[in-house]
Amino acid sequence: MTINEETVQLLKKVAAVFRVKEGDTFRYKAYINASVAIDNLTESISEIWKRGELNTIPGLGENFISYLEEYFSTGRVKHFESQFKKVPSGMFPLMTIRGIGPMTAYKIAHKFHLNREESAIADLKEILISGKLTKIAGFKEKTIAKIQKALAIQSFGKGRLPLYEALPVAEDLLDFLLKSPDVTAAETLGSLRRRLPTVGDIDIAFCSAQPQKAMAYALSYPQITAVVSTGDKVSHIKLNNGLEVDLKISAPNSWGSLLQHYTGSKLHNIHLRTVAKENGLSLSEYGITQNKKLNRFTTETGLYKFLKMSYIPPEIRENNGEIELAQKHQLPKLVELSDIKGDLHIHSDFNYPSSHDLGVSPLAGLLQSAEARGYEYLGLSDHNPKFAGLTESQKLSLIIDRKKYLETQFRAYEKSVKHRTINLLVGLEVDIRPNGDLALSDKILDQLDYAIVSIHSSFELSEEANTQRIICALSHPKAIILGHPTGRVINGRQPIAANWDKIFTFFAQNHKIIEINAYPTRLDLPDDLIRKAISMGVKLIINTDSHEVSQMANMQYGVWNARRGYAEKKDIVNTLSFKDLRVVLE
DNA sequence: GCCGTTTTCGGCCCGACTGTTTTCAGTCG
Repeated sequence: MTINEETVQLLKKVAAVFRVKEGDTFRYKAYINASVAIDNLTESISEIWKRGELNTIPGLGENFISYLEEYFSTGRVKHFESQFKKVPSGMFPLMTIRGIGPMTAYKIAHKFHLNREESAIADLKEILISGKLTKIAGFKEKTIAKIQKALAIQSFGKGRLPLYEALPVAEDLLDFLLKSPDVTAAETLGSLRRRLPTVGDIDIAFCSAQPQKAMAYALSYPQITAVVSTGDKVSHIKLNNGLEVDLKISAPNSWGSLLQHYTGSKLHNIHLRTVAKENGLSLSEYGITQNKKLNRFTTETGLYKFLKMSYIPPEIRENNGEIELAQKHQLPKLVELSDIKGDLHIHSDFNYPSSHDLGVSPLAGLLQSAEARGYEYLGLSDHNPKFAGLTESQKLSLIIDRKKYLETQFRAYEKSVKHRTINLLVGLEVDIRPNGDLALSDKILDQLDYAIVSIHSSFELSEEANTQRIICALSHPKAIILGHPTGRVINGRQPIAANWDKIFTFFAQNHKIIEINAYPTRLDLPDDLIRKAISMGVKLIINTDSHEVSQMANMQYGVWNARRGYAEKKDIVNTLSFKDLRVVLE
C-alpha cells in the first residue's frame, strides 16, 4: 500500500468513528473530503509534507496538517488512536462492502463483538449463515439479502482500470449509440471524461428527445451480456469483457447539466454548488434554481456562464483552484492535440545489440504516420547500445551505422513522396547510470542531434541520490531531455524518490526539458508535477515512446495528461516549428 | 473537521435510491 492509500484509509476510519460515536456528519464529511483530496493526488503526500506544502491541498486545514505531521514523523496519531478505542475495529473492513456504511458496519461489529480487522469479513459471512443478523433491530430480509449479494460481488476484488483499457471500450459503445437517429449526443463521464490515468468505472451519458426508444436501442448493444438494472434515466449493464457500465440518459434541454453533474469531480461539484449557494442559487443535475425557477442548460458552457465563470475543461475539474481561476476568467488555454508538431521519442527498427527493447516499424511507416498527423518533424531515439560486452569503438561504429541506415531510408522515403513536409532528427535514448553518468561517451554523443536521458535501473535509490543523479546526467551539454522522469508504471511501479523542486530549479536555469511520456502505462510526468514544473518555468515535451507505428496515436494520452497539469501550448516545446525546435535542442 | 469580499462563528452540495418506515436514515455518486 502506498503512503497515500494508507493515509486515505486512516482518515476514512477516523471519519467513521466521528459519524457513529458523535453523530457529527460535518466532521465526518471534513475527514472524507480530506481523504478524497489525498486520494486524488498523484504525488506522494509525504513528499508534499516534506516540502511544507500540505496547506496547498484544499480541505487540509491547521488540524489535519498537524495530524499528518505527527503521522509521517512518528508513524502514529495519538488523537486518532484515542478515537479508535471507542469502536470495535472489526467495523472498518465491513465498510468496504458496497451498501455498508459507517452506521451499518458499527451496528454489526458492536452486536457481534467483531474486534479484529483481519477476520471481520469472514466473521460476517459466518453470522450470515447462522441467520443471527436478524437480531439487530431494523435488519430484515431485504437488508440481509443486499449484504449477501454485495459480499458475493466483493470477492471479485476489482481495482481501478487503466484509462487505455477503459477508453476503447467506452468509445466503441459511444460509436454504437451515435448510430441511432434518436441519439443526438453521447459522452463519457466521471474520471474517464476527466482522463485520469486510471478510472473507477465506466459511465456513459447520451442525449435524446425520445428517451425510451433511445434506451431500448442502447440495450440492444451487441456486447451486452447482462442488463443488471434498467430505468427511465439510468441503466446498468454488463459487457462480455466483464466490465460494467452505467448508462445515463438526458433530454436535450438539460444535457449540459447532466454532463457537468456526472463528470465531477465530487470535490469540484461540492465547491461549485457552494459558490452557487452563496449567490442564492441551487445547483443540481437538472439545472440551476433561482427564485424557485429552474434554469436548464443544453451546454456546460452555458451552465458555467450562468455562474459567471469561464468554461472549465473536464481535465482540470479537480477542485485545485480551477473554480477561482474561472471566476476571474484567468484559466489557462490548455494545449491541444492539434498544437503538436512532432514526436521525438520513437524507436526505429534498426537491429543492433541494444540495452533495452528495439522498435519494430520501418522508418517509412513512421514518417508516413507523422505526416498524416500533420507533424513537421520526427525524432528517432533508440536505446543506447548495451553497456557491457562492447568496446568503445564497437559502440561508435554501431551508432554511425544506425545513422547511415536511417538517413538512407529517409532519402528513399523522400523520393517516394511528392512533397516531403516531415523533417528527421537522429537522437538516442541514453541510460542514466546509478552514479549519474551517461551510458555513452562524449565522442559518441557528438554524433547525435539530441539525447533523451532516462533512468532504466536502480529505481530504489534515495531521494538525494536520485536528485543528484538526474542533475548530474542533465549537466551534460548533449543531454537535453529527461525521459519518463519518475519511472512510474500505472498499477505497476511507484515513482522514484526525488527532490523535484531542486530538479525543476536546475532545469529552468539550464534550459533543460522534461518529458511527458504519453505511453499509456506511464503518463509520466504525473499531472501535479507537470503543474509544478510549469509554475517554476520549466519547458516540457510530449513524446509517445513508440516502439511500433500504431503507438504514435498515444500522443493524445500525453496531451490529456499535460492538460490535467494545466499545460499551455507555450509550455510544450514540440508545439514549436522545426526551425524554433532546433534552437531549443542546441 | 474546513472555511471566509456577510471572516474567527456558524454555516457546511444535491438528489436518487433503498429499506424501513408513518416522515426518515443510511448510502452512494
